[in-house]
Amino acid sequence: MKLLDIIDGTPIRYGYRIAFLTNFYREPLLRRMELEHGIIRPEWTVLICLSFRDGLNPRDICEITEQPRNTVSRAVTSLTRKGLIVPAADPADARRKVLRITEAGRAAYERIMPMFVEGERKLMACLTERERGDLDRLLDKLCRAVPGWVGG
Amino acid sequence: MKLLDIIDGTPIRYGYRIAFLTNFYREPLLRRMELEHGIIRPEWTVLICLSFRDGLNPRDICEITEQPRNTVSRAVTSLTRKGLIVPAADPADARRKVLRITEAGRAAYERIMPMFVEGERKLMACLTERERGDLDRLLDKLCRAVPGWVGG
DNA sequence: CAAAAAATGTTCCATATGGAGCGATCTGCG
DNA sequence: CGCAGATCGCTCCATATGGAACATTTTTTG
Repeated sequence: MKLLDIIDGTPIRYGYRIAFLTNFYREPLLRRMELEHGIIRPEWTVLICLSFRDGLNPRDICEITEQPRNTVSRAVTSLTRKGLIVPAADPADARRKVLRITEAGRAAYERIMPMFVEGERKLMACLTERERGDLDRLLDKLCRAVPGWVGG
Repeated sequence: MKLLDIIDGTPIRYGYRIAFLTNFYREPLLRRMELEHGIIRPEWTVLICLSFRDGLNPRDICEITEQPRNTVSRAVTSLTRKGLIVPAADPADARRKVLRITEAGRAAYERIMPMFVEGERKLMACLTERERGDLDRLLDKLCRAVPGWVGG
Protein backbone atom coordinates (compact mmCIF):
# COMPACT_ATOMS: atom_id res chain seq x y z
CA MET A 1 0.00 0.00 0.00
CA LYS A 2 1.39 3.32 -1.06
CA LEU A 3 0.20 6.89 -1.23
CA LEU A 4 -0.43 6.36 -4.92
CA ASP A 5 -3.08 3.78 -4.13
CA ILE A 6 -5.27 6.17 -2.21
CA ILE A 7 -5.13 8.99 -4.73
CA ASP A 8 -8.24 7.68 -6.43
CA GLY A 9 -10.02 7.80 -3.09
CA THR A 10 -9.42 11.49 -2.48
CA PRO A 11 -11.32 14.45 -3.89
CA ILE A 12 -8.09 16.40 -4.44
CA ARG A 13 -6.50 14.36 -7.18
CA TYR A 14 -4.45 17.13 -8.75
CA GLY A 15 -3.25 18.83 -5.59
CA TYR A 16 -2.40 15.49 -4.13
CA ARG A 17 -0.27 14.30 -6.98
CA ILE A 18 1.53 17.60 -7.39
CA ALA A 19 2.43 17.54 -3.70
CA PHE A 20 3.38 13.89 -4.07
CA LEU A 21 5.86 14.69 -6.84
CA THR A 22 7.32 17.56 -4.84
CA ASN A 23 7.81 15.30 -1.85
CA PHE A 24 9.72 12.71 -3.79
CA TYR A 25 11.65 15.08 -5.97
CA ARG A 26 12.65 17.79 -3.55
CA GLU A 27 12.77 16.47 -0.01
CA PRO A 28 15.35 13.71 -0.54
CA LEU A 29 17.58 16.15 -2.41
CA LEU A 30 17.32 18.76 0.33
CA ARG A 31 18.33 16.13 2.85
CA ARG A 32 21.26 14.99 0.72
CA MET A 33 22.32 18.60 0.26
CA GLU A 34 22.42 19.13 4.00
CA LEU A 35 24.35 15.90 4.56
CA GLU A 36 26.85 16.21 1.75
CA HIS A 37 27.25 19.96 1.47
CA GLY A 38 26.11 21.32 4.83
CA ILE A 39 23.65 23.67 3.15
CA ILE A 40 20.03 23.78 4.27
CA ARG A 41 16.97 24.90 2.39
CA PRO A 42 16.82 28.59 3.33
CA GLU A 43 20.52 28.91 2.56
CA TRP A 44 20.00 27.23 -0.80
CA THR A 45 17.18 29.56 -1.79
CA VAL A 46 19.37 32.55 -0.95
CA LEU A 47 22.19 31.12 -3.08
CA ILE A 48 19.79 30.56 -5.96
CA CYS A 49 18.50 34.13 -5.76
CA LEU A 50 21.94 35.69 -5.60
CA SER A 51 23.21 33.40 -8.29
CA PHE A 52 20.46 34.69 -10.53
CA ARG A 53 20.83 38.31 -9.51
CA ASP A 54 23.63 39.50 -7.27
CA GLY A 55 23.23 42.38 -4.85
CA LEU A 56 19.71 41.69 -3.60
CA ASN A 57 18.53 42.68 -0.12
CA PRO A 58 17.23 40.18 2.42
CA ARG A 59 13.88 41.84 1.86
CA ASP A 60 13.97 41.04 -1.85
CA ILE A 61 14.73 37.44 -1.04
CA CYS A 62 11.77 37.28 1.33
CA GLU A 63 9.57 38.58 -1.45
CA ILE A 64 10.96 36.22 -4.07
CA THR A 65 10.96 33.07 -1.99
CA GLU A 66 7.98 33.83 0.24
CA GLN A 67 10.06 32.90 3.24
CA PRO A 68 9.62 34.70 6.57
CA ARG A 69 12.13 37.40 7.37
CA ASN A 70 13.70 35.63 10.28
CA THR A 71 14.36 32.56 8.18
CA VAL A 72 16.16 34.62 5.56
CA SER A 73 18.00 36.54 8.26
CA ARG A 74 19.37 33.30 9.70
CA ALA A 75 20.35 32.02 6.28
CA VAL A 76 22.22 35.24 5.56
CA THR A 77 24.06 34.99 8.87
CA SER A 78 25.12 31.39 8.33
CA LEU A 79 26.06 31.86 4.68
CA THR A 80 28.17 34.84 5.68
CA ARG A 81 29.88 32.79 8.37
CA LYS A 82 30.61 30.13 5.75
CA GLY A 83 32.05 32.73 3.39
CA LEU A 84 29.53 31.98 0.64
CA ILE A 85 28.06 35.47 0.59
CA VAL A 86 29.18 38.89 1.80
CA PRO A 87 26.78 41.48 3.21
CA ALA A 88 27.53 45.15 2.68
CA ALA A 89 25.81 48.31 3.83
CA ASP A 90 23.34 49.82 1.40
CA PRO A 91 24.42 53.42 0.86
CA ALA A 92 20.86 54.37 -0.06
CA ASP A 93 19.24 52.91 3.06
CA ALA A 94 21.06 52.19 6.30
CA ARG A 95 18.51 49.56 7.29
CA ARG A 96 19.27 47.42 4.29
CA LYS A 97 22.04 45.04 3.45
CA VAL A 98 23.33 44.43 -0.03
CA LEU A 99 24.13 40.75 -0.38
CA ARG A 100 26.80 39.57 -2.75
CA ILE A 101 27.65 35.99 -3.56
CA THR A 102 31.36 35.12 -3.29
CA GLU A 103 33.47 32.90 -5.51
CA ALA A 104 33.07 30.16 -2.91
CA GLY A 105 29.35 30.77 -3.01
CA ARG A 106 29.19 30.36 -6.77
CA ALA A 107 31.32 27.26 -6.51
CA ALA A 108 28.91 25.78 -3.96
CA TYR A 109 26.02 26.59 -6.26
CA GLU A 110 27.75 24.93 -9.20
CA ARG A 111 28.50 21.90 -7.05
CA ILE A 112 24.98 21.48 -5.68
CA MET A 113 22.76 22.38 -8.62
CA PRO A 114 23.68 19.29 -10.71
CA MET A 115 22.14 17.16 -7.97
CA PHE A 116 18.79 18.83 -8.55
CA VAL A 117 19.23 18.67 -12.32
CA GLU A 118 19.84 14.94 -12.10
CA GLY A 119 16.79 14.57 -9.84
CA GLU A 120 14.67 16.35 -12.38
CA ARG A 121 16.05 14.16 -15.14
CA LYS A 122 14.89 11.07 -13.23
CA LEU A 123 11.53 12.63 -12.53
CA MET A 124 10.95 13.50 -16.18
CA ALA A 125 12.51 10.42 -17.73
CA CYS A 126 9.13 8.74 -18.15
CA LEU A 127 7.79 11.43 -20.48
CA THR A 128 8.28 11.76 -24.22
CA GLU A 129 9.52 14.97 -25.79
CA ARG A 130 6.00 15.84 -26.80
CA GLU A 131 4.65 15.19 -23.32
CA ARG A 132 7.34 17.40 -21.81
CA GLY A 133 6.26 20.18 -24.09
CA ASP A 134 2.66 19.74 -22.95
CA LEU A 135 3.70 19.72 -19.30
CA ASP A 136 5.85 22.77 -19.82
CA ARG A 137 2.92 24.68 -21.20
CA LEU A 138 0.54 23.51 -18.48
CA LEU A 139 2.95 24.33 -15.66
CA ASP A 140 3.54 27.72 -17.14
CA LYS A 141 -0.17 28.44 -17.22
CA LEU A 142 -0.71 27.15 -13.69
CA CYS A 143 2.18 29.13 -12.23
CA ARG A 144 1.27 32.35 -13.94
CA ALA A 145 -2.23 32.10 -12.53
CA VAL A 146 -1.05 31.69 -8.92
CA PRO A 147 -0.69 35.41 -8.09
CA GLY A 148 -4.33 35.83 -9.08
CA TRP A 149 -5.71 33.61 -6.35
CA VAL A 150 -3.05 33.24 -3.66
CA GLY A 151 -3.77 35.05 -0.42
CA GLY A 152 -7.44 35.46 -1.27
CA MET B 1 10.40 40.43 -8.36
CA LYS B 2 8.92 37.05 -7.66
CA LEU B 3 10.01 33.46 -7.73
CA LEU B 4 8.31 33.14 -11.09
CA ASP B 5 10.72 35.63 -12.59
CA ILE B 6 13.78 33.55 -11.88
CA ILE B 7 12.38 30.28 -13.17
CA ASP B 8 13.78 30.97 -16.61
CA GLY B 9 17.19 31.43 -15.04
CA THR B 10 17.35 28.02 -13.43
CA PRO B 11 18.26 24.70 -15.01
CA ILE B 12 15.49 22.92 -13.10
CA ARG B 13 12.45 24.41 -14.72
CA TYR B 14 10.09 21.52 -14.13
CA GLY B 15 11.11 20.63 -10.60
CA TYR B 16 11.05 24.27 -9.69
CA ARG B 17 7.56 24.96 -10.90
CA ILE B 18 6.12 21.78 -9.44
CA ALA B 19 7.57 22.71 -6.05
CA PHE B 20 6.33 26.26 -6.57
CA LEU B 21 2.77 25.05 -7.08
CA THR B 22 2.97 22.80 -4.04
CA ASN B 23 4.19 25.69 -1.92
CA PHE B 24 1.32 27.93 -2.87
CA TYR B 25 -1.34 25.29 -2.88
CA ARG B 26 -0.53 23.23 0.17
CA GLU B 27 1.39 25.30 2.69
CA PRO B 28 -1.20 28.06 3.21
CA LEU B 29 -3.92 25.46 3.62
CA LEU B 30 -1.90 23.49 6.16
CA ARG B 31 -1.41 26.68 8.13
CA ARG B 32 -5.10 27.54 7.96
CA MET B 33 -5.97 24.00 9.03
CA GLU B 34 -3.80 24.33 12.10
CA LEU B 35 -5.23 27.72 12.98
CA GLU B 36 -8.89 27.00 12.36
CA HIS B 37 -9.11 23.32 13.18
CA GLY B 38 -6.11 22.63 15.41
CA ILE B 39 -4.97 19.79 13.16
CA ILE B 40 -1.38 19.66 11.91
CA ARG B 41 0.02 17.93 8.88
CA PRO B 42 0.95 14.53 10.32
CA GLU B 43 -2.46 14.32 11.98
CA TRP B 44 -4.15 15.20 8.72
CA THR B 45 -2.31 12.50 6.79
CA VAL B 46 -3.36 9.94 9.38
CA LEU B 47 -6.96 11.08 9.10
CA ILE B 48 -6.81 10.83 5.32
CA CYS B 49 -5.40 7.32 5.48
CA LEU B 50 -7.95 6.07 7.99
CA SER B 51 -10.73 7.82 6.15
CA PHE B 52 -9.76 5.88 3.06
CA ARG B 53 -9.21 2.59 4.86
CA ASP B 54 -10.05 2.13 8.52
CA GLY B 55 -8.07 -0.17 10.78
CA LEU B 56 -4.57 0.50 9.49
CA ASN B 57 -1.48 0.20 11.70
CA PRO B 58 0.90 3.08 12.34
CA ARG B 59 3.36 1.11 10.27
CA ASP B 60 1.00 1.11 7.27
CA ILE B 61 0.65 4.84 7.59
CA CYS B 62 4.41 5.27 7.63
CA GLU B 63 4.62 3.25 4.44
CA ILE B 64 1.77 5.11 2.74
CA THR B 65 2.78 8.60 3.67
CA GLU B 66 6.57 8.13 3.80
CA GLN B 67 6.63 9.84 7.16
CA PRO B 68 9.07 8.76 9.86
CA ARG B 69 7.74 6.48 12.56
CA ASN B 70 8.08 8.95 15.37
CA THR B 71 6.08 11.53 13.49
CA VAL B 72 3.23 9.10 12.97
CA SER B 73 3.52 7.95 16.56
CA ARG B 74 3.05 11.49 17.80
CA ALA B 75 0.12 12.10 15.44
CA VAL B 76 -1.56 8.93 16.70
CA THR B 77 -1.08 10.03 20.30
CA SER B 78 -2.51 13.49 19.73
CA LEU B 79 -5.41 12.33 17.56
CA THR B 80 -6.28 9.79 20.25
CA ARG B 81 -6.20 12.48 22.91
CA LYS B 82 -8.54 14.56 20.74
CA GLY B 83 -10.92 11.64 20.32
CA LEU B 84 -10.57 11.58 16.53
CA ILE B 85 -9.17 8.05 16.38
CA VAL B 86 -9.12 5.07 18.71
CA PRO B 87 -6.17 2.69 18.92
CA ALA B 88 -6.78 -0.96 19.76
CA ALA B 89 -4.49 -3.91 20.29
CA ASP B 90 -3.85 -6.06 17.25
CA PRO B 91 -4.76 -9.64 18.23
CA ALA B 92 -2.41 -10.99 15.58
CA ASP B 93 0.65 -9.06 16.70
CA ALA B 94 1.12 -7.56 20.14
CA ARG B 95 3.53 -4.94 18.83
CA ARG B 96 0.94 -3.43 16.55
CA LYS B 97 -1.95 -1.08 17.07
CA VAL B 98 -5.11 -1.15 15.02
CA LEU B 99 -6.24 2.42 14.42
CA ARG B 100 -9.87 3.27 13.91
CA ILE B 101 -11.29 6.64 13.03
CA THR B 102 -14.16 7.84 15.26
CA GLU B 103 -17.33 9.67 14.28
CA ALA B 104 -15.66 12.87 15.46
CA GLY B 105 -12.69 11.98 13.31
CA ARG B 106 -14.83 11.54 10.22
CA ALA B 107 -16.60 14.78 11.01
CA ALA B 108 -13.26 16.59 11.23
CA TYR B 109 -12.24 15.09 7.91
CA GLU B 110 -15.50 16.20 6.29
CA ARG B 111 -15.04 19.66 7.73
CA ILE B 112 -11.43 20.12 6.62
CA MET B 113 -11.32 18.43 3.23
CA PRO B 114 -13.51 21.04 1.48
CA MET B 115 -10.81 23.59 2.22
CA PHE B 116 -8.35 21.61 0.15
CA VAL B 117 -10.94 20.97 -2.55
CA GLU B 118 -11.55 24.70 -2.82
CA GLY B 119 -7.81 25.32 -2.97
CA GLU B 120 -7.49 22.86 -5.80
CA ARG B 121 -10.37 24.49 -7.60
CA LYS B 122 -8.55 27.83 -7.48
CA LEU B 123 -5.32 26.23 -8.59
CA MET B 124 -6.94 24.52 -11.57
CA ALA B 125 -9.34 27.30 -12.53
CA CYS B 126 -6.99 28.59 -15.22
CA LEU B 127 -7.09 25.36 -17.23
CA THR B 128 -9.68 24.26 -19.77
CA GLU B 129 -11.36 20.87 -19.54
CA ARG B 130 -9.07 19.56 -22.23
CA GLU B 131 -5.97 20.85 -20.45
CA ARG B 132 -7.08 19.24 -17.22
CA GLY B 133 -7.37 15.96 -19.02
CA ASP B 134 -3.85 16.37 -20.37
CA LEU B 135 -2.50 17.27 -16.92
CA ASP B 136 -4.32 14.34 -15.38
CA ARG B 137 -2.66 11.96 -17.78
CA LEU B 138 0.79 13.52 -17.33
CA LEU B 139 0.58 13.54 -13.53
CA ASP B 140 -0.53 9.94 -13.59
CA LYS B 141 2.45 8.95 -15.69
CA LEU B 142 4.89 10.95 -13.56
CA CYS B 143 3.58 9.56 -10.28
CA ARG B 144 3.54 5.97 -11.45
CA ALA B 145 7.16 6.26 -12.48
CA VAL B 146 8.31 7.54 -9.07
CA PRO B 147 8.78 4.13 -7.39
CA GLY B 148 11.15 3.24 -10.22
CA TRP B 149 13.72 5.89 -9.41
CA VAL B 150 13.15 7.04 -5.84
CA GLY B 151 15.78 5.94 -3.36
CA GLY B 152 18.21 5.05 -6.15
C1' DC C 1 14.03 -25.34 20.92
C1' DA C 2 17.30 -21.41 21.68
C1' DA C 3 19.68 -17.55 20.02
C1' DA C 4 20.19 -14.04 16.55
C1' DA C 5 17.94 -10.84 13.65
C1' DA C 6 14.13 -8.08 12.28
C1' DA C 7 9.97 -5.42 13.11
C1' DT C 8 7.01 -2.16 15.77
C1' DG C 9 6.07 1.80 18.28
C1' DT C 10 8.00 5.09 21.69
C1' DT C 11 11.11 8.41 23.78
C1' DC C 12 15.10 11.43 23.79
C1' DC C 13 17.59 14.94 21.71
C1' DA C 14 19.26 18.29 18.37
C1' DT C 15 17.74 21.29 15.06
C1' DA C 16 14.59 23.76 11.72
C1' DT C 17 10.88 26.81 11.47
C1' DG C 18 7.57 30.63 11.99
C1' DG C 19 5.14 34.26 14.88
C1' DA C 20 5.64 38.20 17.66
C1' DG C 21 8.00 41.85 19.12
C1' DC C 22 12.30 44.76 19.30
C1' DG C 23 15.52 48.71 17.94
C1' DA C 24 17.01 51.39 14.17
C1' DT C 25 15.96 53.86 10.07
C1' DC C 26 13.21 55.92 6.52
C1' DT C 27 8.94 58.25 4.60
C1' DG C 28 4.97 61.16 4.52
C1' DC C 29 2.44 64.85 6.27
C1' DG C 30 1.58 68.89 8.98
C1' DC D 1 11.74 70.90 10.89
C1' DG D 2 9.25 67.35 13.85
C1' DC D 3 6.49 63.58 14.66
C1' DA D 4 3.45 59.46 13.44
C1' DG D 5 3.62 55.48 10.93
C1' DA D 6 5.86 52.23 7.88
C1' DT D 7 9.87 49.41 6.80
C1' DC D 8 14.00 46.55 7.58
C1' DG D 9 16.54 43.12 9.76
C1' DC D 10 17.31 40.69 14.15
C1' DT D 11 16.30 38.06 18.45
C1' DC D 12 13.37 35.51 21.52
C1' DC D 13 10.37 31.89 22.12
C1' DA D 14 7.24 28.03 21.24
C1' DT D 15 6.68 24.26 18.45
C1' DA D 16 7.38 20.93 14.51
C1' DT D 17 10.43 17.66 12.74
C1' DG D 18 13.62 13.79 11.96
C1' DG D 19 17.59 10.71 13.46
C1' DA D 20 19.07 7.49 16.78
C1' DA D 21 18.57 4.56 20.41
C1' DC D 22 15.40 1.78 23.24
C1' DA D 23 12.02 -1.97 25.02
C1' DT D 24 9.00 -5.32 23.48
C1' DT D 25 7.50 -8.79 20.43
C1' DT D 26 7.83 -11.62 16.30
C1' DT D 27 10.41 -14.10 12.80
C1' DT D 28 14.29 -16.47 11.11
C1' DT D 29 18.09 -19.53 11.57
C1' DG D 30 21.02 -23.10 13.24
